[in-house]
Amino acid sequence: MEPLPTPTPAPDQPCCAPKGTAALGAEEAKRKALVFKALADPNRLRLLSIVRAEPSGESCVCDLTGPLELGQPTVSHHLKVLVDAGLLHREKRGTWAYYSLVPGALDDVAGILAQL
Amino acid sequence: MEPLPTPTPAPDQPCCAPKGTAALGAEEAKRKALVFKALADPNRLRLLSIVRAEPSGESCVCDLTGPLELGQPTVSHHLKVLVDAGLLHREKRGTWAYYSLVPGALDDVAGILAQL
DNA sequence: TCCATTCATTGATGCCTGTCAATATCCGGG
DNA sequence: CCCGGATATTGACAGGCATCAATGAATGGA
Repeated sequence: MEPLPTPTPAPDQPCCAPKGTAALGAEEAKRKALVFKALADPNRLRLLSIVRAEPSGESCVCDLTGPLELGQPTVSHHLKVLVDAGLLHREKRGTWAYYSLVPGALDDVAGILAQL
Repeated sequence: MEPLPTPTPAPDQPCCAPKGTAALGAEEAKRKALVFKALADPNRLRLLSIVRAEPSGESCVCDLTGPLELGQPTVSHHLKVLVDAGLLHREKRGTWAYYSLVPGALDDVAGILAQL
């Protein structure tokens, strides 16, 4: 499913910025735009914010449907988008699914902006 | 037109994060999502990148249609989105329109991510 | 004054996306 | 083994968006 531009330094990957500070190529731009697409929704920003504000660092779906005033399927959909973008981590414990921020993921996005 | 969450410390503005590190409110999230919407397109990322890579710090539309392989109206549309988002500055000199990065705008976006 | 060039705007079209209702899946308890 | 609760998935629908062709507006030169 190619969830994200994996930060693993793949050996034979000719991906990423070819030259030092040249303009973005079409493929590279397409990949980087995916993360911003995930962030380009108010409810998804709120989801990230709520998870971040949680002292335990994680939230289950049942704690997220309330503040957002959205249906449970919609919240699950948004969470899936954030997971696919590499921003959230999903861990299922028993009946509940706990979502937490992927460490450094937001910093990586900031890095994209800085280098562009 | 409210181009952006203006960084000017307006006196009577109850906007922005009300409490220190509380979860994003609906209105605040909606505003912040606008910037990411502007960034959530590969061609707009490339536009920012090209303008940034330019030694003079600015580019005219005629220099941008070529690399993107897009029609001129489409490029103008994307540029307008970036200007409305507060990321690009437009200055018309003679027949040409020169676009340049708004200083600190990308840093502000990174700040949104850091605080969320 | 007229024309060519540069850019913006409008209208149309097809695709993508956010949302919900309904349903399916998974798990723990009795 | 069946039931109830928590999530995920599917299908459908409306609205938004990226793109283009055609047109309009503004500027500078002949």
